Amino acid sequence: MKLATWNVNSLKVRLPHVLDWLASSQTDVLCLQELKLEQEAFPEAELAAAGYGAAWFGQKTYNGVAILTRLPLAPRDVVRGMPNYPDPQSRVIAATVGDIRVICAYFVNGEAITSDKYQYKLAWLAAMQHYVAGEMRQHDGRVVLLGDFNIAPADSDVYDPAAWQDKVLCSQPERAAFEGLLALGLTDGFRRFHPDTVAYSWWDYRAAMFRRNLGLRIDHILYGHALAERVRDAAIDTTPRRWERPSDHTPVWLALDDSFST
DNA sequence: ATGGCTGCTTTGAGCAGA
Repeated sequence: MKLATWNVNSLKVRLPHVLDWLASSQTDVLCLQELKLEQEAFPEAELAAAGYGAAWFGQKTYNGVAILTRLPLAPRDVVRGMPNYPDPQSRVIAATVGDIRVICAYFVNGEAITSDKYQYKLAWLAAMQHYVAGEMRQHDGRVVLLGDFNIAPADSDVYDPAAWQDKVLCSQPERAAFEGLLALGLTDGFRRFHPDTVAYSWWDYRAAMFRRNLGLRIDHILYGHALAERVRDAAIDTTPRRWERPSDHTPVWLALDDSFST
């Protein structure tokens, strides 16, 4: 079973890329962020025709998240948003797929550490910590938390650590929040298989940042301790970032043994 | 580099992203 996350920066624009990547990557569960679609505008029929079921949480203009599952897999017990944190922004959707609780999240950006949006980010991160703690208990550690975290966990995840030091996405409180999630019994899937590899999941559209490979690793897949024995591989696939009119993010994936019932 | 680029918006220049 292969799970992946991808911030598509408008599903309306990127649907052809999503369909192409689903076909070429053979992904079973694809979590999307930044749909930028109202709930009613989700391309359910096009995805069904490609063999994927979906649960989604849309919003006009910004945000929006979705969980796509390769049929006959289907999202069950879908929860939109964090029940402990009323939020007008559609940033979180959770569903059970097979025997795994999948939590797809578009973490707050924060803009700058002096911004009110940064305070919103810190409050949102605290709510996420409590929410995931509860999901880990309720699902006995069979949890995958994946999405655009808008946090570069370490300096090795940043193309220019000196320039980014104490900036948003790299600040100590944000990195502490990331460590707090790991402390719940979660592991960074990419780092588990590539402890020393410098790799990025996002590159600014401007200044030829992708061509020069100047990016950040801010999209992550964390898996719960109960899944540790089943995890087989993880990677960042930079292929779609080379396609015409790409998202500024590229997919990150995790492969697990299929050995489950239900 | 106080930028760059892209997508969105009751179509326009401004917001947001990271």
